[in-house]
Amino acid sequence: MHTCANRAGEMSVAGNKGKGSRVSIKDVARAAGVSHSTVSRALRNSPLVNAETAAHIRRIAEEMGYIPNIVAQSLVTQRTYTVGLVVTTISDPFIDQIVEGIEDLATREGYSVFLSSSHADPGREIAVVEAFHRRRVDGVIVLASRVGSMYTERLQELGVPIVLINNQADGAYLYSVSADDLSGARQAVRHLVDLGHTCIGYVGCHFRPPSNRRRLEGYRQELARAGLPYESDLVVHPKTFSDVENGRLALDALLNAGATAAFCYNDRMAIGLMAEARHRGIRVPEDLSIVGFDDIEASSYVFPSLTTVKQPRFEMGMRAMQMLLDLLAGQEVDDDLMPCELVVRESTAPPRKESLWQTCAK
Amino acid sequence: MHTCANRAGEMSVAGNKGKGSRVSIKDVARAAGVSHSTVSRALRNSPLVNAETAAHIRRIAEEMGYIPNIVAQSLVTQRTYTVGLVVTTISDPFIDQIVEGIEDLATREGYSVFLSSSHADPGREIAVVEAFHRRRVDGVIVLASRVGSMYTERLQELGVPIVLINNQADGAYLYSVSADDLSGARQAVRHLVDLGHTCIGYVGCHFRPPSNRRRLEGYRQELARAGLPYESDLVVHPKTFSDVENGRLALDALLNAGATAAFCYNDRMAIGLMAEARHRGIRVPEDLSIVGFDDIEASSYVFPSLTTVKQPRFEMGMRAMQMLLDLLAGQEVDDDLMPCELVVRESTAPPRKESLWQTCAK
DNA sequence: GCCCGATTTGCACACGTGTGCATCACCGAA
DNA sequence: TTCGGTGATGCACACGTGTGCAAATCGGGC
Repeated sequence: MHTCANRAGEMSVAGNKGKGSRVSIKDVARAAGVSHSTVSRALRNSPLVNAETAAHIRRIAEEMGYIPNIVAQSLVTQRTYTVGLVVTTISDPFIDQIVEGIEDLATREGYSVFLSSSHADPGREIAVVEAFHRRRVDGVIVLASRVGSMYTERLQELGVPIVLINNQADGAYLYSVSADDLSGARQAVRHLVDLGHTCIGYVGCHFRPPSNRRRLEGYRQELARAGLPYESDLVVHPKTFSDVENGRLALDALLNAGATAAFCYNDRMAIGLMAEARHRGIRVPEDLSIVGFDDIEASSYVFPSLTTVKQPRFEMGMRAMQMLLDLLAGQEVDDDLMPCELVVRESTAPPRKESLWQTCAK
Repeated sequence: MHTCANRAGEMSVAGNKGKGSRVSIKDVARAAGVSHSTVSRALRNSPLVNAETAAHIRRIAEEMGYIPNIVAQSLVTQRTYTVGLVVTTISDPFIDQIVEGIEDLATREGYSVFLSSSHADPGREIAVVEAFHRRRVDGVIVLASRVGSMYTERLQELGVPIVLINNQADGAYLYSVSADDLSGARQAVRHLVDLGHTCIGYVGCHFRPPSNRRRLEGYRQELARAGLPYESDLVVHPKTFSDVENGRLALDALLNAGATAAFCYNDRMAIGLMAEARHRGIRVPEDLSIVGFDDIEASSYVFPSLTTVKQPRFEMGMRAMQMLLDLLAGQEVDDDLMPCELVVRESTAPPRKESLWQTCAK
């Protein structure tokens, strides 16, 4: 059957419409009356070939609609110019811009990216790593919220550089770029403190331990700085798999603890919390101020619009890709911590007067 | 330099940790004391090799951590088992589930997907097609809202099957799966009619002509069915590049035309319209009912939650991929029209009493 | 004992490209 | 004229895998 394709290739000197121009370097060589080596060199701008010969060859190649076959190139150069990108799920409003940043730089540098989702399922994680291995990707970027130790171990067996986003981990081939959770959390809480809140809750995420720990730590540090006590019942970690749902579930605990404000692990939780508050007739921000994290698109058009901590997601994606490129070029790289920035919108306000008289429930 | 890699390959019989198991079929052959052909056949479960020999070879391959090199396989089989996926932008809440559906089926069938975004920029579109061509993808799925004629022409030159999502077009290699815009729009408008609205606006999208035309047609048909007149000033097409912004901009025209309800081209427009209405003190749904299209995640947690037309996005993605698989298997396929379903939430209600006395502004 | 068929294996080539090395032509200098 | 040098080109092999065909082996029937 592919003998046919061959024929098509030979005929394509006449016309290369229809069948996807199966013109090879040899066809060009024949047409130009030179060897395929010379064509190869001419197309790669090698100084070894005569300038006009090269120009001539390039013109012929152009006319014949020659398009290099990266597959064949990869076989000899041992480089596929592809990177594998693993995400937990594509349906996460948080990742869009990161992926965009990665893809943008990758494309510009002649790389293509394989997108796969793991769904935090060990079986699929293994399958993804296998696929990347079989395809001989040059590097891998992991944008999964959860990275089990077995997983990283398997990843390292690939023998290619790996960049983790928002997921520090140890390992010879593991590098990372992450948002500065600590500083971001501190900015969020400080904002609430500055507004006059003294009873501030934290709605954490049970399934992203590393970053959750750092954001919680930022919350503690800022409370301490303000001279406010750390009350453990103001900190809740709902354990559903849905962020929005977890936000909803957190409301009761917060109210019982007397919170007038809450800092949430991410925007979707904040939005869930906000929805539940409205449902119960609790006004945001009058009765409860809410701050999120991430600055996903929806946070700007929910009502009230959400005060949140913006992660430079596009830049983080680009940075991760750049790190991979550097590693592939044999350079040394350092892990990267990207700055976050508070975005003040409508979901935060000073506590109501009466709450000045009241301390936390306890 | 890659001679080094070779060495590593030969040493890896001892231990394949660290360097990504550069074990080739030849290494396995040597270890098993057979020719590489036999190994190749054994691994592909060819009936041509002796059963126990095959078992033995497979065990050795397993032990040595052999992982087939798809790149090399592709070169001879003329199949890369990759598909190219073009989207306009990844940062579109509409596409997430579609991509997920595509990726899900693709992975299950041993395919990997290259993700690229065109940003509706001709230059990048060309670059994407080029990249797919160089990589010799087996097929392409286009999830771009805008598909220029020049673009499709270039795509067809790839000589591989192409499946368009939500974008019918003519061409030998062009197939499509799309949501049933007409029926969806009719359901939306009928819902408003059933609630008692007689002055219903349409907020269209200037940049997606084909689907916009169909949704507008659905709107017209349903008005006609209800015996309501088609008033051209109830139909607006803002021309910003932001959907949300376009929704905002539409409000004035709708109010001037006396609309008590509006059907929007998509959810983001609906959300923009809703935000602007709130900003102006116009209550939704009491003063203005709003219906969107798509059922993006945010539509369920904005306030009020959005009544909308749900597209079976995950299924559409899977269907598109399945179509590609069928085409690659040489089967004939028919274009597919997926049913949409109305999801009633809080953004729609009967018009207020007084509007019963009032007809459209005109 | 010989031959034929069936089963199993290996040889050799192909896929499309890159590159070390030898070859060749040409030119200037001795 | 001869020689060495330089620039341009082609030959041949490599990358890792699949496969047609020939060869080898084995078993059984005459």
